Amino acid sequence: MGNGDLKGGIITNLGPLDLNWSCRAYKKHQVVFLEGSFPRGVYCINQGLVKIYKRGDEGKEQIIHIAKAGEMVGFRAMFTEEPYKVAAEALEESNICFIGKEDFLNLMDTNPVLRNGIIKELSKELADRADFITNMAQKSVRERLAFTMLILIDVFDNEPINLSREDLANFVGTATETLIRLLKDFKEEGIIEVQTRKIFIRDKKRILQIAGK
Amino acid sequence: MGNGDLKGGIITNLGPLDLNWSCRAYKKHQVVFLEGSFPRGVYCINQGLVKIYKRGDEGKEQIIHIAKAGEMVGFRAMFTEEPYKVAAEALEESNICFIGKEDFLNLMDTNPVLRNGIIKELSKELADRADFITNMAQKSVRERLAFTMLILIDVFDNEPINLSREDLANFVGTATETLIRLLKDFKEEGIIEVQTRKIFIRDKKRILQIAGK
DNA sequence: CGAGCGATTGAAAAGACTCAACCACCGTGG
DNA sequence: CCACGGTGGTTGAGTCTTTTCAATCGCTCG
Repeated sequence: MGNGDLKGGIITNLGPLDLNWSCRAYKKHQVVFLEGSFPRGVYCINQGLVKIYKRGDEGKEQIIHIAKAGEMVGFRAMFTEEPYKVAAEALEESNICFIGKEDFLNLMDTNPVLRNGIIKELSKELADRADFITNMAQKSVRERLAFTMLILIDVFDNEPINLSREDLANFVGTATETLIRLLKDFKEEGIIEVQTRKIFIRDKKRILQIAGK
Repeated sequence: MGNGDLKGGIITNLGPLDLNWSCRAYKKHQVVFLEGSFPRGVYCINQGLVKIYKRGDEGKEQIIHIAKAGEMVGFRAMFTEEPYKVAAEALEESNICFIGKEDFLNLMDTNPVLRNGIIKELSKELADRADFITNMAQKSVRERLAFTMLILIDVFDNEPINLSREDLANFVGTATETLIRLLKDFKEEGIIEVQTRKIFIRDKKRILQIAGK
């Protein structure tokens, strides 16, 4: 659990930030913030993976995004002054830094580079989500699985995909059983290889094809 | 087609903006901007309705949002410096004002109220889209139709909903035929009344129920 | 008044979900 | 070291929703 006093600053996708922060370790499945709670600051992922998700009316999770090292999470609700509409939970051992709301908003006001970076980031995500919505609405589960795998290839940085079947299903937006059946198809088609829960990509070109990219 | 010289300023959801603009009329189905083109500024809807949509791989439209008077559209891509990822088209006779990129970005830099309003707006929309994604992924078409109607009640400001069946289907994310069948169900259940293409809401409480709110 | 497009209906097929059972791996405690 | 229990993963069967395709209807605009 470190603490910085403006020396050097915290490292993010938007460059190093010059402010106070504190870091701590999160265990797998540990909650970063809950849907409905009020934001007290932003979180920057130092190391690890964090799923951002929402619960549907029947309690089923829908994973909206998986954030990796360098990404900041939890700042959107801070701007709206409303409680979190999504939750965040560590998918593996992670190290995450916290920056207080005041500090962050102050820096936003005085640092145009950070500010523009944030605006750009928000805009990019909006475009991504329009894409996501269109996929959800129009594609078959098979196609969505391929699409999701492309995202995960990036998230896991070309390492094997390592998620529970349930998380994977909740990202694709389907039932766990359906997901498993499709994974089997992919396996039989030589697109992936599976070792217990780890998924190795063998034919990315084919995945691109199926995803319709 | 008016032209303003800083007198009074243009009126938006974020308050009046003090800058140069030019307005013009758009006919039904007229394009405001196309997916893939480069943003040259922002559009503010003076009067009318504009659908924001995206085409899926098979060319089917997915409506992401319907913007009404007072809303600004087309500024997200401006921040990312990438081409539009969505398209905008007038759903009815509309009057829309245009503000050049330079002017707008300059004002953003010097006007913290506008800037914070934009950031807040972007954040709100992100939350909305997380909701949208979850609905698409987890709800039945019937539930999604109810959810969509709630949005449209607001868009049409409690006037009857006046959209083509196809647009409605493309907003709900379903086939036109399925949508029509569900409208029939709603009609038989006394939830709505239909006059050619116009839909009158008769039992909003029930719609809320079905949407699961 | 006719053409044409949007709206509607029907029937069949496909896709996905649910439920129930079973399996396999993992860590625990005896 | 092994049996045990539990969780997560997998399979099968049946059902339901939704889509697709084809055909018909009926406004509305020239």
